Amino acid sequence: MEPQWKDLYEDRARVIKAMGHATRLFMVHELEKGEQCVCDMQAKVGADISTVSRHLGILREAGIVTSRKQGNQVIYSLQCPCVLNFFNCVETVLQKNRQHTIHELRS
Amino acid sequence: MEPQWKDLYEDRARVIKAMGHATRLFMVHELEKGEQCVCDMQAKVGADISTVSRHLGILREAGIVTSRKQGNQVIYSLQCPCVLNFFNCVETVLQKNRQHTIHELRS
DNA sequence: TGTCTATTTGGCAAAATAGACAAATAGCTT
DNA sequence: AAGCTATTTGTCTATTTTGCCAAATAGACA
Repeated sequence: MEPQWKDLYEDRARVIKAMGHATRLFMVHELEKGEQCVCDMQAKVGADISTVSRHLGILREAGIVTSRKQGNQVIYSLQCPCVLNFFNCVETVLQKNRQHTIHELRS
Repeated sequence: MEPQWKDLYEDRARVIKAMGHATRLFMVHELEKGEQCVCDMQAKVGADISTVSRHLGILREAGIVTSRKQGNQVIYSLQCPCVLNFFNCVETVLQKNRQHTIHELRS
């Protein structure tokens, strides 16, 4: 793969990799409902607050979400809601996988 | 996050994680043009054949591609072409990131 | 200023991932 | 069977990611 292409695909992979974690996927899905502060997320995710903050930081670093300060809390929101489209395709993949598993068991 | 939800999001993350690598993204993009054997991919990617095979295996394991045998070679093709839709969104994210970088440099 | 709440960051250990080489496997072809 | 090509798998090392605790930072408010 030529260096130019490699760089391009690495940039793209960085964004997708940010989505490639159960907690972060959940966060993105939650943010579809509206902006939320770190403490809201912490309550829903149930991990250490520092862990939650790091996950949100990864999403922000990737450009998927943005944050703004409000008083002493930080509020996150979806910067690129198009990532929600990932879910449709992912569900299609998972459904096909389930069908194949059934067929394998039958055969 | 309740265990049921956690499992769901981990399944989803598994699929997305398979896409979260420059080489594998490149492979998916190449497969848009049509099915290809491992040796074709190897020539394009330029890594060790075992590495290429492993990457394709990860995509297959995730249900994104399928493979079939033809003589002594294995031919891979897209099982769920909907993953190609990821690229549109990812480009949107990257473009927004570039705009922000420019604004930061100006301010 | 001191204190409280919210969030981020440093640092560490465990786990997962990536990539290479060598060896094993599978299917031609002679 | 022997030799050849294509692919996969075992194993190892290096790197990255994850998640927690503790400490640092930022803002609100008495």
